[in-house]
Amino acid sequence: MRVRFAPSPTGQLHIGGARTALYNWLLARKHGGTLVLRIEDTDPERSTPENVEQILDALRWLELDWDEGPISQVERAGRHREQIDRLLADGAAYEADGAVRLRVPDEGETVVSDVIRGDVNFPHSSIDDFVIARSDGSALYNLAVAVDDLDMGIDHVVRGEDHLSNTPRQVMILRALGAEPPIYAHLPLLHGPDGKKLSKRHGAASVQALRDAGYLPEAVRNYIALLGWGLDAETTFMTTEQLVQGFSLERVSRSPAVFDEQKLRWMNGRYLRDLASAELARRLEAHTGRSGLEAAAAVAQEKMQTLADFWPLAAFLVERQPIDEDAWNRVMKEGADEALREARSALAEVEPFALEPVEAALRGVVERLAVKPKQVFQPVRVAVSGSTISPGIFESVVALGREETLARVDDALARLSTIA
RNA sequence: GCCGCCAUCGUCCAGGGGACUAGGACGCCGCCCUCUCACGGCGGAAACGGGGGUUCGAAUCCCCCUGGCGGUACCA
Repeated sequence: MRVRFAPSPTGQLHIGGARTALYNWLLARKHGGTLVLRIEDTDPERSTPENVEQILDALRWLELDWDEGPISQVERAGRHREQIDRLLADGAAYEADGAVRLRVPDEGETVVSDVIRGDVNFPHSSIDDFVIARSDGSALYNLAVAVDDLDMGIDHVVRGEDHLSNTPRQVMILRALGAEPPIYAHLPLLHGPDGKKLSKRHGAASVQALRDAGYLPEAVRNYIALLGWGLDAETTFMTTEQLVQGFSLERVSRSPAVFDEQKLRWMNGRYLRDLASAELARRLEAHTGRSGLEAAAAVAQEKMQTLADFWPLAAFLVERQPIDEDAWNRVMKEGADEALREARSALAEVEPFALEPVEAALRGVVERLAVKPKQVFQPVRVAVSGSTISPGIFESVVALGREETLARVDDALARLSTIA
C-alpha cells in the first residue's frame, strides 16, 4: 500500500488538513503501507521553503511522520511537461488559445469509486474539455496530481470532499496516460460553529494556533480523529496505538463535522491531568519559556484545561502578583485581620511545613476563631495569591514556602492596619 | 444555471429493517462534594428536516421536495 498526503504550503496547517494527514497516517500505519508526503502547489511563489517548513513543523508536532518526501510539485514541473507533450502527441489533448486541453467525450460517464461514498457517476455531458496546461506551458493542478500519483505508485488517495468533483478529471488524465486510478476516499469537510467552512475567523483553525493556545498534541490528535469517525458508541479516549488498530476508512462518516473547541478543551484537560507532574512541568516550561515550574505545575494541574491556563492561575507561585482590588475589597472585611494574624502565627510555627501539618494548622485557626472555613481561607488566599481564585490554599502555601507565605501575609496585614 | 456530495440532540460519535421508550460524550440546567475556581459524582432538558412509497414492521431501503456544502478557473 502506498498512501500520499498532499498539504498545500499555505504556511499554516489547517485543522482539516491535519485530520486528512492523520487519517492518511493511520491508514498507512495500520496496513504497514508507505506514506508519501507531497507538497501540493505548482506555484513557486506559494511553495516557499519557509511555508513548507511550517507545514512540516506542524506535522512533527502532531507526531505524524512520513516515509518518503516531502516532494514538491514545483520540482516536478519537467516531468509534468513531458506527460503533457505525450498527451498532445497521442491526440488525447490539444492546444487552443495557447492552453492545452484534454479531450472529454460528449457521451458516457466517468465513475469514481470512493471507499466512503461508493460509486459516484459524472456524466461527460457536464464536463467540458478542461485545461491541463497554461499557455506558458506550466501544468495545472489536475494534471500534476495525476502524473505524480502515477509516478509515485500511489494506490490510496485520502483527501477532503472538496476534491470529489475534480476526481473524474484526474481519472480521465490517468486513463489517457494508460493507467488505472488509485482507490479514493473523500473525507467530509470540517465546518465552524456557524456551519460554514472552517476558517481563520473561527479562531484557532490551524494546528499552529492550537499549539500556541496550549493544547497537547496527543489531545488534538485524539480529538480530530473523532471528527468524522468513531470506533463505536462509547469510546472517546484512544491512544495512538488504539487509533491505528481501530481506524478504518469504511467507517468514516459521509456528512460534514463541526469543529468544537469546547470539546477539545475538555479533552485537553483530561490529557493534562493524566500527565505526570514532571512531564507537565516540562511542557509548561517549553510553552512559557520559563524554568523551575515543577512545584507550581503540580499545584495547578487540577485546574487547567490548556497550558495557557497555567500562568493566570499559578503565576503567583512563581513570582509575586499585584493584588486584585475587587478581590481585596470583597474579602478583607471585618475579621479578616484577626484571621490573618492567627493564620500567620500558626504558619510560623507549624512543623514540618508540609501539606498535612499546614492544613491542620489552618483548620485549627478556623476552629479557634469559631468561624466558617472560608472566613480564614479567603483572606489568606487573597494575601498570598492576590486573587479569590487560586489552586488549593494548602497546596499553594506549601509550594510557596514558609518564608514567602509569611512575607505576603505580613504585607496584607500592614495594608489592613494602615487603612484601619 | 449545471454537476456532485450530504441530512440522528446546539455539537461530535453510535444505531444501517423488529433489541429504539433512539445510546455515549461535549456544552447547558439542577443537586452533591467543597477553602475559591475547578475536578469528580448523581440527575435533567435536548434529535431521526418534510412528503410519498416498499414492508406485518422504517431512524434504518426507494423516490420527490427542502435545506446545507462542494465543484463548475490558464486556483489548489
